[in-house]
Amino acid sequence: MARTVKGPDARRERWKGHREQRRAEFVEATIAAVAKKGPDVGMDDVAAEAGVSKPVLYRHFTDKSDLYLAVGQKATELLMDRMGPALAADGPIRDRIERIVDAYLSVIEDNPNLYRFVVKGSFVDRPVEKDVVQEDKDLIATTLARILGEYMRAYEMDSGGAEPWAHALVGMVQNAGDWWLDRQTMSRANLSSYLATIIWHAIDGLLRSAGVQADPAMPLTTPLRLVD
Amino acid sequence: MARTVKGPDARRERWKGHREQRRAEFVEATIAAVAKKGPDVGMDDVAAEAGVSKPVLYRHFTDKSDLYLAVGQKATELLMDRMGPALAADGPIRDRIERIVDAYLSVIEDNPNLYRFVVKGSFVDRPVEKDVVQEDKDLIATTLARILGEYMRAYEMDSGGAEPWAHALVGMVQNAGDWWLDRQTMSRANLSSYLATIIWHAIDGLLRSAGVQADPAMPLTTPLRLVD
DNA sequence: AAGTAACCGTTACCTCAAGTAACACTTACC
DNA sequence: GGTAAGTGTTACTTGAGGTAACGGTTACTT
Repeated sequence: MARTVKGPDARRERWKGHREQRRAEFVEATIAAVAKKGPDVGMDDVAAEAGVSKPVLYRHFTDKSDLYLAVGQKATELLMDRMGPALAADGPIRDRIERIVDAYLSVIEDNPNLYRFVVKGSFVDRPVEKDVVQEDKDLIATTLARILGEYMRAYEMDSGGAEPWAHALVGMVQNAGDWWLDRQTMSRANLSSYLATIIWHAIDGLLRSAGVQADPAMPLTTPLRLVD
Repeated sequence: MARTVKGPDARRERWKGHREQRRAEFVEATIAAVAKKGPDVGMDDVAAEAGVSKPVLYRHFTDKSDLYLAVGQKATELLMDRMGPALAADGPIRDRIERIVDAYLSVIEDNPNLYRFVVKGSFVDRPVEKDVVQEDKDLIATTLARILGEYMRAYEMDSGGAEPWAHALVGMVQNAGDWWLDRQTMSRANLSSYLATIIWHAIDGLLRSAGVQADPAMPLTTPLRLVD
């Protein structure tokens, strides 16, 4: 018997953490470069910003769209870190709505350049196969649909329309957010409250038309998680 | 006095109409090429589709983004041709809402490829200075803000929030439309009615909270035009 | 101690699509 | 007949994404 069981060469494992850290580093460099030189930076710019030459970049990212995707995932992280708790939080429905909306607005307020960069997506030339923005929206919409469905069922209504509802809500908040981000003519708190009011009224109206008298302070017992 | 007043050389005027027609022709070719080869066609493809070589294309469009813009304007035209009447139409508010929503949905239903091409905007590499989609959305939102403002004033309410409202509505309908366009799980009429119900309830709720008893059948007298 | 698998990094190149130069032909106004 | 607009072509330049080929460093393996 020649050798013991072929354990994986430790040299292969040694860098596992390092590689990830390096990728994160380049993602940060991209964000910084975008902040400096606008959204149409090139790979050379990013490499320069990271203090490195292009081929190094390509050791860590297969191509431009891979880098874009990584930036998108970073942004998703920032978003979900705040949206998650807001979506999962229990409590009176009217408060939940406002908290969710405000969580979203706070993220784009704190990272306007990153937000625009990711959403515009003009960094990648060819259409990218994995649409980060769409995925995020879908994830949030799915979660919302569950909340809405549960709420409707709590009042013994048909919850069938929860899905279009959820997508409508997502688009509504996003577009209002875009508008607000460009010309900041009102405070974030004001807009959150305003949007929450609209949303609550729409829900309330649906319930009324189903013959239910809703209570904006009614708490829902089941907390919801963001992902299955 | 050597000669009469220097009339413009007729040779310069002779082509005026022709040039426009030619541009339109290339716009159509672009749309056709996109339908055939997907959204990431090149200028060569477009030229080939038009049965012509690249430099000819560049005699009519300064660059790729100019062509994209022209396609966008064509799409705007299609959109406004249906949205305009719907926005301008007089009548009970609930019906107006549904008609506006349905007008929008009918356009994207009839031209899904064109719609996606223009909205995605991956045809242009560098970010284009004039954002057709944003302009359309702003135009519609502005018009909506006027309708809402007028409606609110009719009930003697403060019409200050009409603008965020309008942008929220635009985003709502667009995103719900996108969702519907991808997985067509319900009829257009159903979705229109559904969205209109949501919107109406939201408006109604606002009015209620202002102590007004609204009537969904109340007509507004002033018809509104799309542009100033 | 020697070998090697992973990384570090560079300069110089390839490729492909956008956009241009240069050239030749056609039409109809002057 | 001259000329200002258009018709069109092939062959080129340019710029950014992406790669080849080279050499150095670290630390695990034998």
